[in-house]
Amino acid sequence: MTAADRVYEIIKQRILVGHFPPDSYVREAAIGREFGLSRTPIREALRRLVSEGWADAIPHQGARVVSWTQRDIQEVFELRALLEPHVVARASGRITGEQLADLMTLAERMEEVVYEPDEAALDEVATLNTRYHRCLMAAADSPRLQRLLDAVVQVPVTRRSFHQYTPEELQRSMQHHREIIRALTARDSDWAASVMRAHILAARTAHMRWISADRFGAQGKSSADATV
Amino acid sequence: MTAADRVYEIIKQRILVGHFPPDSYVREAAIGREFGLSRTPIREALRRLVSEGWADAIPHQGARVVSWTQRDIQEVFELRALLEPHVVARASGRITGEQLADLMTLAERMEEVVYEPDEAALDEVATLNTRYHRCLMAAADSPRLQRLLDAVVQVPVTRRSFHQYTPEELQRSMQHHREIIRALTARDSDWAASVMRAHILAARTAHMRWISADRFGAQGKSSADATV
DNA sequence: CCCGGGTAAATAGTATGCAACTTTAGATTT
DNA sequence: AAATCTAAAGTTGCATACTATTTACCCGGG
Repeated sequence: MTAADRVYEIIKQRILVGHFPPDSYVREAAIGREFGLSRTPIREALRRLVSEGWADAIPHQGARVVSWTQRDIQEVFELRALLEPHVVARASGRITGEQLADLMTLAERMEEVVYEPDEAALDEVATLNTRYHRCLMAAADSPRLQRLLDAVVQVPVTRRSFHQYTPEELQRSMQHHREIIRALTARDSDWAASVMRAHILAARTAHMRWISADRFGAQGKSSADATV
Repeated sequence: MTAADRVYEIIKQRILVGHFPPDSYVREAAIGREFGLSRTPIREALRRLVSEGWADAIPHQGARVVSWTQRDIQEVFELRALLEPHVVARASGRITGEQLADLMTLAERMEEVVYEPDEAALDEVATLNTRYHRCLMAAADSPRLQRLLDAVVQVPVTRRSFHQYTPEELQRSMQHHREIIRALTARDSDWAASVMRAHILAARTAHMRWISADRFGAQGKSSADATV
């Protein structure tokens, strides 16, 4: 693994975590000094982040971290609602018994920790949930589809979702996971796809409620382009 | 526009045209000598091409042009059949009268040249067709959806398609263009999406026939991973 | 006090040189 | 003769240095 690859991962994490806030610039020289590297590998990492949509490259000015508007998140959920049902539909004809068992394990572990009230538990649910979805992608066995979803989802959204779920929504989400496994076991692509679509649209509802209620209602900022 | 941007365009064109054949390596130093540039901007262009799926980066070895298998093309049509109907469905609620007029102009010009027997005419149809689809994308007004489709379609497929159409298929394709415009005028998203899906699936059929019949039938090469 | 121009500082874009890695060809050993 | 080790050539990965562009600040004029 090259230095540029490592720097890529680090900067990506920092953008995710908020260390590099939206609309801020990531300076090549500063990162280079920090890690004892020259600008060259940092530059390479930044260009990669730009091409994957984490930042915008402004000529002779640098890489500016993208700011997510409410509209962007609408788009993400809309595209996930389109793509992820397709994932499980493909998976229904290809998934192996082993993969089904893995999914079941993940679903059970999520249910074990989901009702613990602390935030760390919810973070673990988020991690398990990501693994669940990636397992489905693996079963779908379509590299391009994987690339597209990776390009779309970008996790800053997913990560926060669970923290806003009501207990009812959490329970429903866990139900969905089990139901999808059932549908896949039955090799019923329509069933699986329909549940997945419901799963995504439910997540969208929770997320939209979070945005409109908690964050921008009282700030007088136009919610149409409020950053999240 | 920087030197790296120009080099990016040039190498992309060369890959498209076949000047850099699949599985061959694009050497940084060679391109640099040719254009009187150092390896740095060439390197940047190559990494961009890699991240957009035109080549694979093999560490310490270079950028290898991707080879398209029949399975890859299946995937592309499958994803287009999913995404492009969504494009027109979105467009149906947003498209302006001006955009509808542009689409009609493009459809008419395609019909004018489509029956001329020479190959150059078919190339112009392909160009117009690309503009037609891009106009729909603009009307759909979803930057992320645009990014996804750009990542998927990559034109080497589309370009060759028309050359394999039978007269009947060409006529049907032109019909589709008109019917989509009609559906959009009527603001009927389901109608528009259905026609578009048919449009893509028809293209897939023609393309699959081309691959299985013309190119790999008599060569004893496994058609499952034959490069195109 | 505000506005425009010019200069300096900061930053990205590119060139060059060196280091590390991979591959290949040849020599050596079994 | 086959396999393995070795060395050399070629290529990428990274560091350093230079250039070009942009930006910010200061200064003078309105």
